[in-house]
Amino acid sequence: MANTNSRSAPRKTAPFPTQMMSAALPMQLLRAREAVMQRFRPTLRALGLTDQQGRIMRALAEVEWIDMMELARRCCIHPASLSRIVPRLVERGLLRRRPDARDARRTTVALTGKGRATFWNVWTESERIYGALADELGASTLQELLRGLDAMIEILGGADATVPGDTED
Amino acid sequence: MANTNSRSAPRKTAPFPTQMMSAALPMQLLRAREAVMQRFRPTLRALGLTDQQGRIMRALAEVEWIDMMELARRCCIHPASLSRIVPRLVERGLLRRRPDARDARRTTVALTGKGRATFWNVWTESERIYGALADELGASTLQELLRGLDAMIEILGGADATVPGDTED
DNA sequence: GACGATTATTTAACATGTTAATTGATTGCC
DNA sequence: GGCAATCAATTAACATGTTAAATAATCGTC
Repeated sequence: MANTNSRSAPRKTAPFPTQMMSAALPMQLLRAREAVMQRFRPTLRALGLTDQQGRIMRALAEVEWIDMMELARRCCIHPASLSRIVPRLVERGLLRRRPDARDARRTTVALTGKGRATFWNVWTESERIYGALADELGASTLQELLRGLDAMIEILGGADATVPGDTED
Repeated sequence: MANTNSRSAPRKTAPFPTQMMSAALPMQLLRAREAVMQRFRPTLRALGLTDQQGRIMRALAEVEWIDMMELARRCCIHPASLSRIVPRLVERGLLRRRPDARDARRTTVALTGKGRATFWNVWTESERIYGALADELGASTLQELLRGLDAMIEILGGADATVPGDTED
């Protein structure tokens, strides 16, 4: 009974359809991601990492010495945000930096030994959690979902998600 | 050649498999949401609204006079964040507040006339954009994807996404 | 009907997202 | 070679996410 106008004439107070199609897709993507991340977050937090810091470590676990722009693309973090996050991780001894020899504008980043050790903990736990999650959802459902997402990203223009491979050097 | 160690022995410098399964799902959900939001954002920004402010307006366009907790659940925004955002929108004349008569702890919120007018602009544009988007993806692909997301949210525990209906009053 | 436990909202402190502007380096073209 | 346009990285200013703590009201129980 909180909604005082749910009696008869919704015309004046509620001029919008109760189901707005355009709301569903972004919202469900948000909810779905939240539901998944709730599983992974405790592991990250236990190691003192935020979601974003975890993405950065993961990206650097795959490829060493990439520049900030490439890193930003790979882990979906705005370059401006990276400029604040990376120095923090360097101070904590998880990352190290080094100027690019061929282009003095660029700075490249990599994990330290400590960084690799820390990420190893994240990673082993994450794979375990992902396995459990895949069991709950069912492998085929999961596969379908991932394919659907891939298709959507592809069609709507991955833009930065495309990841142009290497620095074409 | 930015990755100096891509020659022969990746053992010491890259102790992690290049494909980490646990990374794919959250990342693709993030990318997909970004891809979709890129379509809707210009409309919001043109009216001076952030993504979150848009979600709040939309939630309130469906149901009037809901309390902060319920609003937070419906638009997936942390109550602590709402406590900052809502007053801003009240100042801008888009929202109005009123204490709940039956529970003095609660504050309820609704759109103003100006708020409804503003959202009407967002909404008509959004539906148009969504239509175009559905065309690109194909109706069936979109349906499948939405069902997959629903299933995942359901199975992984929607938690707050469940939306317990009313304030059970 | 008083009291401890819970709940709704807010605030503070810090981390990140967003946008615009800045600085230094590189590129393309004359 | 010089210069305008572009680009990489950073910084500033503001909005939001996150966590913990504070406050006030309500509930459950006795």
